[in-house]
This record gives sequence, structure tokens and C-alpha cells, in this order.
Amino acid sequence: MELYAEQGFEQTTVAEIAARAGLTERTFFRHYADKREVLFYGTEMMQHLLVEAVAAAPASATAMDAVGAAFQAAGAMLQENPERVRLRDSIVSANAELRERELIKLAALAAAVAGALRDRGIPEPAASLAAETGVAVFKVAFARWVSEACQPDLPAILRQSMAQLKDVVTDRLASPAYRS
Amino acid sequence: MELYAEQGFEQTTVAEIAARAGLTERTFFRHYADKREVLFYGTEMMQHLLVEAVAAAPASATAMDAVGAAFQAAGAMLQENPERVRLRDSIVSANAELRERELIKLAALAAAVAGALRDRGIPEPAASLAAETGVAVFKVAFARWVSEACQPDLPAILRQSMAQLKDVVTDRLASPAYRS
DNA sequence: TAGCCTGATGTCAGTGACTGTCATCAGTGT
DNA sequence: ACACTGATGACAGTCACTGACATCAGGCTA
Repeated sequence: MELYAEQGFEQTTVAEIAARAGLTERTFFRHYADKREVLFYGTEMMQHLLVEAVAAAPASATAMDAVGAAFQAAGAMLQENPERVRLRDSIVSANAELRERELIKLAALAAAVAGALRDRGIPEPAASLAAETGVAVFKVAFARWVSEACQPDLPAILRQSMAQLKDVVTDRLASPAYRS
Repeated sequence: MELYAEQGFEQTTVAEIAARAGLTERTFFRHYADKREVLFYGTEMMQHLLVEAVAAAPASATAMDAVGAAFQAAGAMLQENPERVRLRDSIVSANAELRERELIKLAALAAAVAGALRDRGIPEPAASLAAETGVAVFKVAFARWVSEACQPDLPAILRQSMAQLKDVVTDRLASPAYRS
């Protein structure tokens, strides 16, 4: 991350990373599938967190309730290190290949959440719809959080975004009140 | 596409593609940014289609109405060549790099749709939420369409999925009726 | 018609990500 | 001591992708 932040992702060679870590290039590739993967180390944990949060939601919760609670938990986790998360985001956002990787990780999260919903008895089209929609809301909320200097809590923005989604979907015309 | 379908994406070298086309490897890269881009030639057209459909929606339409209409139009376009679309999808789905590229193309579509919504006067958080949600629904609907041998029209599945999304989001508990 | 310009292509050399293979070596248990 | 295992180094090789320069066909102008 140091090297990526200093000179950019493309400008950094694996040889440099390996040298900085006191290792061989070959060893780097034994630890990470490719040059990008270094930046996505935490994804597994995030996935576990989401799946467990969906499973832990009260039985009375609807699919979207469970999804909302799960992403709240994920948001709270990210909120713990705002600076680190923002630095990482600035690196990822600056490079197309990294953005691609980020998107497929998010898709994997959505698939995992959909699976967790199915385990709660939510039938299939609904489970995937809820999971994918949850990710969509998360993406928008995260972007706002980052662009607004993390002032409101990420969980707070997530709650707000979830409510806005409900309004947008239920034909209530989006009003200027939704700004910010 | 022939070569990718025959021997797989990874197993196909750019040299082979160039040879089959009677060109040089160098020339290939003058036409396509990279090896994957060949499979995403139609994305620009799709983007125009979506943007124009959003713009063409009646003034009375809500954000989600406009988004729904746009993806209906896109779905209708894909429905014209189901075999070709399915072949392409089987190639893309079989390879992680290609799936990544597909996802970033979808993200670009979402961004374009959000812009079109903003042009309609939809304020920002709502515009992005509607656009991203539209893409989410499209992804789920498309997956179902492909897995179900394209039996129901893609536009029909899209309509149905849109309605299901509404139910899922508005706290109506997803019932087994949503199966299929 | 000769000369010129432009755009597309070929040629070639080079970089860097990633892989397969084998040797080495430290630590661990017997 | 000795075998075994897992992690690492060393090295050669493939392939995607790039930059630089030469070539060449077609069209325009003097």
C-alpha cells in the first residue's frame, strides 16, 4: 500500500514490492494470486461478517431488514479506520483494473448474502434481488461517505440511503429533500 | 468469439486471434485496448440506448419508471439474438477476468443512467440509487433468463423482477409465490 | 503526372506480470 | 543423526501489452 500510494499502482512493479518486503518476486505470488489482490485482503472477513449478520437478524426481520442490518455492521467496521479506508479507496479508485477487482469482490459479497438469505428461507429471486440491491445501496452510500469527508457515520449514511431507496422504489417521486 | 468458444479465453493467445483475422498481433491492439475488450464491443450502443430511453420516458414517469423502461428497451435488444447473447454469456461467465470486465461495464452503464436521470431533474442520491438498483435488477433478471433457456421474454422477466423488487423493498415478506 | 500527406498496417525490440520446476534450507518429530 | 514438511530462492519461459520506426496504399495538390 505504501508503494501504491507513493507512486501509483501501475508504476509499481512486483519486484519493488518484493524488495521492500525483503522477499522474492516469486514468493509474492505464492502469497497473493496477483498484483491487485494485496489490496483485497480483508474481503473474506467482510464476507463472514455480512453472512453472520444476516443469519443473526431476528426471525421477524424481512429480507431487506436483514440485508440492511448486515451492511450496517460492515459499515461500522469500516468506520473504525476511516483514514485507512479512504487511503485504500483513493488507490483503488485511481486505477481501472483495481476498480474491476473491487466490483467482482462486491459481486461475491452479494452472492454470499443471497446465500445467507436463502438459508433464512427467502426463496430465490427475492434473495438475490435483496442482496444485489443491498450492494447497490452500499456502493452509493460509501461513495457519499468518502466524498463527504466521512462526516456523518457510514452506518448513518447507510440507514439514510436505505430509506431513500425505499422512497425511490415505491414511486414516491424523489424530492429535493433527498439532497445530501 | 469463435476461438474463445472453441478453446476457452485463457487458452487463446492474441497471436492466434490475429492470425485467424489475417492481421498482426500489433494491429489487434490498435483496435482493441486489450484481449478482453473484443467481447464488449456492443457496450457503447447499449449505453446510448439506455440513456436515450431514460430521456424519452414521459415527464410523469418516476425515476424507477424511467429506469425500468430503459432496461426494458435494452432487454428487448438482447432478446433479438438470444443464441448469440447466450454464447457470449457462457464465454464471459467461464472466466474471472471477463466477469470483472463485464461488471465494470455495468457500472459504467449505471453511471450513465444516473446522469440521464439527473438530466431529468432527479437529485443526486436518488439518481444513483435508482440507476444502481436498476442494474441490480437487470443482473438478476438476466441470470434467470439465461438459466431458464430464455423461455419467457427477457423484457417480461425484467418487468416481473422489477415488481418483485418493489415487494422485497416494501417490507412485504417474500413469499414462495416469487419462485420462478 | 509527380510529389506529398495521411491513416492503417507490419516489424522489432522491450517491459513486466505470472507460472512451472527444481534446489535449498529451517524447523520438527523420531 | 535422520527423514519429512513447508516455505523460500533461483531460473527459465510464456504471453499480454507498448513504443518506435518503416512501409505502403489512396487521395489531394501543384
